Amino acid sequence: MLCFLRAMNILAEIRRRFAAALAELAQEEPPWTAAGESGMRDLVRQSQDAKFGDYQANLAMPLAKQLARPPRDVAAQIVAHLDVADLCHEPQIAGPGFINLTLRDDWLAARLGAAVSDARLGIAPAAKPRTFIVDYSAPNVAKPMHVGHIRSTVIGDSLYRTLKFLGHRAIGDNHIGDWGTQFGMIIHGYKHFLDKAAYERSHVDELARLYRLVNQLVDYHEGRARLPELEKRVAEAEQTVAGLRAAPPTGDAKADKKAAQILRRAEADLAAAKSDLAEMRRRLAAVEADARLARLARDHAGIAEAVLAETAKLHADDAENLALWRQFMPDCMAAIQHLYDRLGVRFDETLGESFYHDRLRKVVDDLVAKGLARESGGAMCVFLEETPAPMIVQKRDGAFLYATSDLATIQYRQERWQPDALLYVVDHRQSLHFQQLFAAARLWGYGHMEFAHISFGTVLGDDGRPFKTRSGDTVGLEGLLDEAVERAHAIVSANDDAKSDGPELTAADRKRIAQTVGIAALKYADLSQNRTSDYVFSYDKMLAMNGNTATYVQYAYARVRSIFRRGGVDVERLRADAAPILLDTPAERALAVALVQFAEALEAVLADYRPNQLTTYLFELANRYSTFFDQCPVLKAPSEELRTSRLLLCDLTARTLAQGLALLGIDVVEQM
RNA sequence: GCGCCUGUAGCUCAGGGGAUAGAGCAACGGUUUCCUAAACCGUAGGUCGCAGGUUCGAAUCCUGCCAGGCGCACCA
Repeated sequence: MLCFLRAMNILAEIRRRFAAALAELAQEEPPWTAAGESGMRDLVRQSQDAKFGDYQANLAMPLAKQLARPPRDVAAQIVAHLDVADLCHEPQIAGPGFINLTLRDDWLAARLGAAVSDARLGIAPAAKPRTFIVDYSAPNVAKPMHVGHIRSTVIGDSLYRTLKFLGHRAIGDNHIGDWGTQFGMIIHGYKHFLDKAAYERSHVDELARLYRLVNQLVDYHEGRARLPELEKRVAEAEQTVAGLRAAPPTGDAKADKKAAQILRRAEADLAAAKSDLAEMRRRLAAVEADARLARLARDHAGIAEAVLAETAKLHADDAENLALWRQFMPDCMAAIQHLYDRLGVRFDETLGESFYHDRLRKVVDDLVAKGLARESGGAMCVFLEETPAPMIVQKRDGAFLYATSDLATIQYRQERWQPDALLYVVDHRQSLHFQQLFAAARLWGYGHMEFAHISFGTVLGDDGRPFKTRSGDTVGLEGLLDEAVERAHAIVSANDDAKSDGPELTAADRKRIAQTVGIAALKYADLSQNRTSDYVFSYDKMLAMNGNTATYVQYAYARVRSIFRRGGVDVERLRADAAPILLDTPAERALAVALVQFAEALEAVLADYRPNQLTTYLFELANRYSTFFDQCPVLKAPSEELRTSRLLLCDLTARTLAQGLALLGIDVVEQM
């Protein structure tokens, strides 16, 4: 019974049936042998259009080619050997040789009936569980988190949850930056610019202020130093452009086109150089316009070197700096923890750079001993076939790098967890680094692991440029959450006020709902995007009641709960009674098919580590529920049997939506 | 110069060898004595950047080009 109750997924089952049919044919007729081999299973899939049934097999056409026979004959022969009578109606052969399958309603109903009494909704855990380490979020804890951290955090968290739900062993690891120059900045700031009273009031706020101040002063001096270089770049670019413009046409169309292209690029370079220069001047002016800042800048001309010195002392185990680091860390951790609490994100491990610090020497020594790293230009390098540039594991000055620390991390994770796979949820700009890291790790003896860089694009503003505040600063994560919640509150309130029977929610309800809805909108907007592309950030779109948004899916859930409230339905008893499910109308059937395909959506997520496969599914399910809700009265169904059946469909829908959202790290609300 | 990613409806985006390319927004039209109309149903809108190639079949794979983004030895 259990195997029926939790058949992994229908598509996989149908593929097995086709494989069996092909194997049978291969035994009877040798020409079919090649046909039974690889590649055929992917040609069985969900139908894209309901009029072609629920599933379709497209394998007759390529086979017909191999066998040199008409494709419809080939399809007929496959169908003759195909045993799917328990799940599907008679297979239909259509068009050039498509085999269309329609699930039997009694089978659908039985399958849903089994899911009703199953806490896992009929989803079987993985037959072969694997151990995954999911490396996500990884902020620098010395500075406030910003919009740039949201994608890694949210995508990683969702993959982590999905892996666990499907029965894998997953370890969520937050590889925080807790040992870099940023701490040198705070230490330096603490020693020179501390406002004791402010620090007493709030450690976190004062440390953040010190970081910003020191960073600004370092930037200022760096900017001053770079100004001539930038000015020179602009002047050169201007000259280049002028020269190109002055060049007469050659008369040769191809050469002229090439020249025009070079000119366009030169103009783009000039524009970029000018904008960099303007930005730099703006920032310098901002410091100079502030008398206090200007004085600090004057008095601390060597601040960049001082910061580096503090960092170096920390790394050399200087007692004073180490003590300060230990003093600051709890406050820094508390600040990021506050955000993780708001987001509902957690980790099994939070091991940052400091944890690996004393392992780096040994990593380099081992790489050298194994002949994988050698000295080049004063630095210790691992040369790789995969990339033109080597991976540097130790700088000329003896310091170790990100790459060294990442290798040490792989080594540690192997010792600690023996993982099958390492997933790095990090933005696409670091793809070269990961290409090098993975290649080096394989050389180093970790070739048995699956390494995956789960890369993602940039969050853009509606101007198509990286999302910034109006003044050009990065957007803080805290403020981003506040605004999402605030806007959600306005929408929840307006909706509640507009209810025909008058408002139902207390002020406290509205606040609580706004929290959930606001955070959900933000996360879902990110997760519903194909992670490889950049996406344009918009509060209005993410909180829209229509379309592929968390709010729309949550609304479908709330409508189910509303029916149960109004009908005084005892859900436990409803489930226990095991009444039959009836699929009499197209809307009910469409909903039923979506419900039994949940497992397929989850598998699709893991196939390419893409949570947007799940959001697409949930949107489709919520959409079908909305149609059902519109067309099929539940509490006032024409018969008691139908009422019960529809209540069961509602219950399964609500549970599937809630479970799916939970795997995205999103909560549901009972009313909204 | 080399490498990676992206280019699909007016806008924001799905789809990544299968049948007539989808959704939301915006536009237009319809549906509330009935469980939340924050909804539902419909109409209109496309040279899937361009050109070749592979294939029974290409938005999807390959090559070249065009456009944009991002990287490219001692930052993380």
